[in-house]
Amino acid sequence: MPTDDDGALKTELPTSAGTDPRVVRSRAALLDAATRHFLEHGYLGTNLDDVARRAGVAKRTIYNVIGDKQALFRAVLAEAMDTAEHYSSEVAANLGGSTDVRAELHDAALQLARAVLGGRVVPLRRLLVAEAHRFPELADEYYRRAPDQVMRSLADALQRYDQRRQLQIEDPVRAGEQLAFLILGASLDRAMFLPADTHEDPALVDERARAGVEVFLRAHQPSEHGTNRRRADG
Amino acid sequence: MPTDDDGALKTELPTSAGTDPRVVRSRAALLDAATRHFLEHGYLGTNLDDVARRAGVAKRTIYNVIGDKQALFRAVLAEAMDTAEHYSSEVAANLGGSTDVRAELHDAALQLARAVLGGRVVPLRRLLVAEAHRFPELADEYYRRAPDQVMRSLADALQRYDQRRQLQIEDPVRAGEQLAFLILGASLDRAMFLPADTHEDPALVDERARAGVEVFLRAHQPSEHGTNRRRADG
DNA sequence: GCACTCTTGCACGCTGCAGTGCAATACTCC
DNA sequence: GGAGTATTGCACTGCAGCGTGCAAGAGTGC
Repeated sequence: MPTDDDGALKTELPTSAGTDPRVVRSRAALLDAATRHFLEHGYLGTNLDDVARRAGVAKRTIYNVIGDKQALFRAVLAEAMDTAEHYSSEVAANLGGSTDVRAELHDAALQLARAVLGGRVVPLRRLLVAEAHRFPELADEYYRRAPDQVMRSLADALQRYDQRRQLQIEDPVRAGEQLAFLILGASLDRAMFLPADTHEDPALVDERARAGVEVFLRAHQPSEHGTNRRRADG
Repeated sequence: MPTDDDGALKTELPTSAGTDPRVVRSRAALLDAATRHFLEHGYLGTNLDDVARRAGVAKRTIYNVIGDKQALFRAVLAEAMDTAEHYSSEVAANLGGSTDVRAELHDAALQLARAVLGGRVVPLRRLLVAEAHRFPELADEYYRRAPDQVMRSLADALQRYDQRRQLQIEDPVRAGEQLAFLILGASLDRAMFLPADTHEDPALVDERARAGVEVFLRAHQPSEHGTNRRRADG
């Protein structure tokens, strides 16, 4: 699995096919500025004159290079979702390698909590939730590519732990959901409602993540005598 | 604490002080229509001509009776928050009376999950999250009056269980958060991203709530020998 | 250096929408 | 039934913002 250190690179393969460097530059500056504006003010609250000014580009260039407001919005979100998916998939990479379940889950939990609460994930979620009625397919796509993917990765890892008798997991998918929300449910929900500059103490986010893992482990400790009283699915 | 059965009554004490029935009628029709529009289209996406038409009222009446667009928005949210707070406080009412912890928590969990996933809570949360930057004090107020209140009620109940040695709870506040998100974290998060008409199967929501309570109980079962290795508060 | 392409600046049309003014009308209360 | 008050309809102002047209200028690749 490729773990490239160069975090700055963007997936420009399809977009920069027309290789005139002026187009590439304009497009990059526009996406950057538009991302900021859309994340901060929403779709309707963003106006293209401001975006163009912030990008250091003529408004006309938006229409030359990208298209209308909807196209710009979709381009911004395509890029943001690629990034989100990339970080989400990294969570899976660190799971299942070690035999120390507790350590592994704690590492993953902290990584996850910091990624979600630290970067642009919260504004991105705000934006998608806000525009879910206007762009339902985008909200749906994000959900599948980011949170759902993380939960599926957790479910896979939990299933492996169960098979190795390291944890007792009846329903891995359900357990994956529960673990995810034990780790960052409260932190994330709170962050969605509070203004971006009122950042909660990161130490508290970490602590919630750790505590969530601990609760999960306590609930899924394998029974010492090997008599797993598993019931049929309810 | 007063537990009035008349769920239909609204707090009209300050608003219907000017008792002309025409004003009361207009106000009610306007709030109803405006609630629908704001919940569905957001603040900027709502236009007052439509609201007036839907309310069966002249646009001018909005300005006579309530004020400008911001005032209308605040009035809508004040009412919605009162309702949300009311339902939230009902969760507390059913906690702590019985000695059957499992039954009590299951009841509360189902009640909570159905209230949050069933009614207008999800659209309301969408709206508040979307406008958190424009009306930060409203998002904050909602968070305190609804989700935070529910979590505090759960924390109180859990602390009482702990004192009666029915559960082993080290940090009631943290445990309250965890229980809340075990019950409805996944259902709620999913609902926020999917369009309103794509309702998830209510049976699945119920099942998640039940499973969440079960996991919580397993993690907090009091140790059989009474040797509670409690550590000092962190 | 030259042909080619993209960007720029600016003006413009157009639409949607918040908010106002006013005179006619309907309602309410006594 | 009459005085007082709220509502109505409608026209109107003002403005923000999307999207376009065009001709001049700047950058690009060879």
